[in-house]
Amino acid sequence: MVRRVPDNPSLDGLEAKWDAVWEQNGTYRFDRTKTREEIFSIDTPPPTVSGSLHMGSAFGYVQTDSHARYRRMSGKEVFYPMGWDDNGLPTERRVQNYYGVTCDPSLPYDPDFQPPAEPFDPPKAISRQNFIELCHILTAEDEKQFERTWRTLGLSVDWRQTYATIDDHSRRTSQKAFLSNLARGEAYMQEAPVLWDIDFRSAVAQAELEDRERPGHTHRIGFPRTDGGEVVIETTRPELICSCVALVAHPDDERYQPLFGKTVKTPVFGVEVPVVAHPLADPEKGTGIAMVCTFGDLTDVTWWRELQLPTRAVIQPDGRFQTETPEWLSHAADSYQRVAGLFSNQARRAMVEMLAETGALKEEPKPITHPVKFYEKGERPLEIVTSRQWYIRNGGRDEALRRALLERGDELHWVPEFMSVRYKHWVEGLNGDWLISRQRFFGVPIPIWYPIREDGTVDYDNPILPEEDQLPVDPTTDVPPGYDESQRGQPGGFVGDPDVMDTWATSSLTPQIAGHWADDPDMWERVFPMDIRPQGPEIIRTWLFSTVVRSHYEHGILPWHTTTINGWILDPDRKKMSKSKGNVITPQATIDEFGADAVRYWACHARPGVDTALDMGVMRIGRRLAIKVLNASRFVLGFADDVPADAVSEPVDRSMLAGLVEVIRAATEAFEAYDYSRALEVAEQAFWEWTDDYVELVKGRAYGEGDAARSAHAALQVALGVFQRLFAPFLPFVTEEVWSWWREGSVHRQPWPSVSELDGLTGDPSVLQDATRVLAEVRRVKSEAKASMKTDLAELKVTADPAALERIRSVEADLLEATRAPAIEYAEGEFAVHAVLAPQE
RNA sequence: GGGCGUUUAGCUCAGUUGGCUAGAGCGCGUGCCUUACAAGCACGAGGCCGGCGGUUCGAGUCCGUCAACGCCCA
Repeated sequence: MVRRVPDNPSLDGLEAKWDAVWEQNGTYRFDRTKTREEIFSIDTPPPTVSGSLHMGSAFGYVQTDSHARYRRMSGKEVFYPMGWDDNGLPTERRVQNYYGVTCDPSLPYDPDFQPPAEPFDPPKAISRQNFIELCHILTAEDEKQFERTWRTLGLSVDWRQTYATIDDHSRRTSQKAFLSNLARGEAYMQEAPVLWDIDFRSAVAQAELEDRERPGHTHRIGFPRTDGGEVVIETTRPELICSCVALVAHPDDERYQPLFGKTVKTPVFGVEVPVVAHPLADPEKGTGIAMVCTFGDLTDVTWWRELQLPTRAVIQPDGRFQTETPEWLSHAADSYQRVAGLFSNQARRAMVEMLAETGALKEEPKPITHPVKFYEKGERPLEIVTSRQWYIRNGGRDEALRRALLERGDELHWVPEFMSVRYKHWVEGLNGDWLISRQRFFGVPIPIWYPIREDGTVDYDNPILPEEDQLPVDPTTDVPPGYDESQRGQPGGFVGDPDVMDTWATSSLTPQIAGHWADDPDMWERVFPMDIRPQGPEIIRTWLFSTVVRSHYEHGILPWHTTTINGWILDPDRKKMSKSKGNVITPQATIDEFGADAVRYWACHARPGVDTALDMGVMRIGRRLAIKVLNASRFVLGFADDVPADAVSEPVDRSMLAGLVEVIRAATEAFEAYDYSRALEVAEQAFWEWTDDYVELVKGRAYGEGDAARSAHAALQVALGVFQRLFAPFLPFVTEEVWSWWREGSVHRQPWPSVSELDGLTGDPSVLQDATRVLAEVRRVKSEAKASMKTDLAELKVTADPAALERIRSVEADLLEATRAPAIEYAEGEFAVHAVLAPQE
């Protein structure tokens, strides 16, 4: 083809130019006719689209993209879909703030409702259906923005293969998998105490918990014994005395052994409760004896369950103490009414007053700091509320299953290896099944209805299931098979489950969603199990683990062969980036400043799995590398049109290509081990040496004519073609640009450089190394004399062993030209170069 | 309290199974308009490889221990 080399090559505008071409040519489109063996499939994390991307997101995705591009060039058909995680609480919150609305499920749907231009102030209550519509509108906008950024970054995604975790296909897949779990008994419903966020009014799973240090007080409180005397307990939650069902001490604790089987009365309320023994009671803690309440913490739940204690809960889902006096306190209604309707912290103050009045408070409360459980997105401490919830078994209550899932973790290939311990520790530490129901609005509905008995009560034991071809369903608006809408909520009719699933209950199915498990068995067979799952370290316990669980159940195998875990991104001061600190830097701003290739260079410069600081210096280096690729390409392609590779005849040219063989070998080996950063480093170092030493050495000859010049031209072209492809996974824009100057088709669909393509073109690698040593010495002499590099030499003498002298002789003409020496004098001996500058005029 | 990771030049980081005087880039210094590139090129200075102890002929690399920083868990 005719070469088109611009006079002033530039990086500006390459992102937009090539993104459009790639889109038009379908460069990254997935060919689904390929077989499983020919395909490399990637289970990409769907980023949360509520809000804006930050550099941490770009970091991991670019690293993955370099893998994708390498595999594509290595001859694999790459299945590289992209999803958006838009269901769940983050979106709800964003919609509430963005439009100034709140969701009230009791309101009727308003078909004429329009999203406001300005947020409502004060917030307007809208129906669940209207709220969900707003969620869809806003996430669609966010998703467009995200796709734009990913395209600008050059992710080689097939943009026809996108999905959103709330779309019809994802909901169908998620509901189908849930029903499948239900049919096999892996999903179940249970009425049980759960951790509960009183602001979100929703149950919270173990994976969403976090401990926060909070100030509190310990209170010493006397419980009168029914046979006389008093027992003193210590508690941080005296307000729960009204819910006290027992006192508990360790079975071996001699102080309390005489009390076991006897009873005490709760202070203020005078409710008689037993003193019981349980090994979880810590003799070292407080007075060694504790009150059991329903429910103050998870240990209470354990005691309640294992000791079969009664339930006397007063905290409502809104966090307030119930207003009517519970029946077990009917004799002390006046006292209870002093805490009725209050939140825990208010009730605590009221209760302490009452305890002080009755003398049950044995000493002044002592201030302490202690860990308190919070929902990770919540603002007030979690309460424990009994409610009906759906669970998926995850080994937290079943040793055999736990072991099976631990074995899955061992089976998985982890990159880097040390990340596997995070999985192991999480699975070992599970203390209950996976709670998947959430009392929220924007999520995948639990696809279940319940019959209503003739007496108006709900029959939870005989759920009504949808037909598979009915999916996806919303039980609050859709009607179950065999019923009609008029029967909703009526005796003899039905009621829909109002809950939605945890976002992970859908995100755990990304292989099934992207691979079309639910509706396209042919596609599914070609991509599953997937080759890699790239992701961040912070979601091993959630996303990675739950995906393993679902695949273990549904398919009996791992969902992928390998997982690559990227490092954590820190701001330039090595602090965690967060919106609250105001130190978030967006990818778009960085791309605008340095160019996408430079940002990609930075991301791929970081070692796999290693925490990395945002470093503009590294981006500048990446930009310089990209510019160097432009200029070197311009130089090489400035010579004669294509010269056949077999024109390479000069020993130094063959020597250079021999060195390149080792570069290809090392880069390929690194990529095969998922070490993109090593592959980049190897190529980068070789490239700079190539331009600084080899190119400078042969430049003079290349400007000439004849066979020697043709040898240089051929060698330069072969090497340039190799370097352009070696850099393609990292610098997709500039490599595509320079490839287009002299080659047809996309560089990203070219074969990855192979050692065999240089067969017959290589020579002794030492020739170039020896010549470079001579050249370096001459440069040093000129530099030390503060002379220009084009200063003539009066004399150049090289001392070396006979074999090296022979090699240097073979490149003598190039050396004379590059050093500007009149002649080279050779002598045998220890390697040395003696150069004398010509007198300056 | 437990686990994982990190600690090498002023800064950001390489250093693969233990093996010659420990490397790169940035920054710094001295020079060079050299016809691909001054957004460049050449040359140079700069390091008890976090501390201590051990294994070894030999340790940045392996073992133990301590410390600092980061992350995760309780």
